[in-house]
Amino acid sequence: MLTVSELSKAAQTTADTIRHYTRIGLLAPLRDPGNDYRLFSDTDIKRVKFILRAKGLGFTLSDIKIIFKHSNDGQSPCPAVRDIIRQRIDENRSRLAELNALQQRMDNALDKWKSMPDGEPNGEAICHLIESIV
Amino acid sequence: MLTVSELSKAAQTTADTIRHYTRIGLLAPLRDPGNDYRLFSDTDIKRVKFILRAKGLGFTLSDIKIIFKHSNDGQSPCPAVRDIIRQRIDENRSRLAELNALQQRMDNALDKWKSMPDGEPNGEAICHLIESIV
DNA sequence: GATTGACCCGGGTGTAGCACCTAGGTTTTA
DNA sequence: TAAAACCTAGGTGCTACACCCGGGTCAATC
Repeated sequence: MLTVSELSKAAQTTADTIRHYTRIGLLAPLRDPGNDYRLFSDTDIKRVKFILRAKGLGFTLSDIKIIFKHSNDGQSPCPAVRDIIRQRIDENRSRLAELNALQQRMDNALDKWKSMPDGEPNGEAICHLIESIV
Repeated sequence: MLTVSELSKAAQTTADTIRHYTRIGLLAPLRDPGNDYRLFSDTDIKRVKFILRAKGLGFTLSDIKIIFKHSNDGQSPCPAVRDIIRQRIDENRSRLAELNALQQRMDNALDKWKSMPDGEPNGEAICHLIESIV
């Protein structure tokens, strides 16, 4: 049986992360009756490593919860996994588009501001740099 | 004087957003002594529009709070504005790099999985698709 | 005058994924 | 045996709101 920090080392993450996964139900350790410490099994090392790998592929923690549920219910999670990653890919594409657009706006602004002096407070404008952007 | 919803319409946002900005101190409306309703001035329309514009340039609400503070203290916020946007640009660049890398990993995974069958639960693996990714 | 519908209030919760904090228990070392 | 080092638990904080609740307010209609 492993304590929080032992598991965190075995799975290459932090103790806080282990506690977090336990709180949201991704891990369900036993408890030491004496001091209420969480007690993890060796399979929990696999589970945590699985979680970290899935996260690295863009799955959210609630996605992973669903995957675990399928798996616990004796169903193959693979069809769900394929579905979910397609969604995450779409979302990520949108997010990337947004952030690229933002990047452009920021770059444009900074460039435009190069030729503009700092404004002095005059009660009219809050910051004429920002207000100069459409 | 404007109520919450009147201001939200005038500045093209929602009443909840107005209340939020008030709660965090970005707006400081007067209060109707009779019913405690928030009472906004015409300048508040400008302030909200400013907030929305600044947000669109990547400034966070606390950045904007700082900008307002400079402005209220009779200092030009422009130097701070230039500094902050450079930070935000750097952060966004990192974020974009991360998301692009994620996108690649997701695309690669989905592609690899095309040639793999769904696994049946066997107590060994949780999902062999995910576990097949390095 | 009463009802109706639109508005307002404060305060609370939920979102993602932890990081950080505090108060206290345990183990190791000198 | 006492201090140092390390561990635990639960709670709070972060971003920018959206949504909900129970209840008060306001203007117009019947």
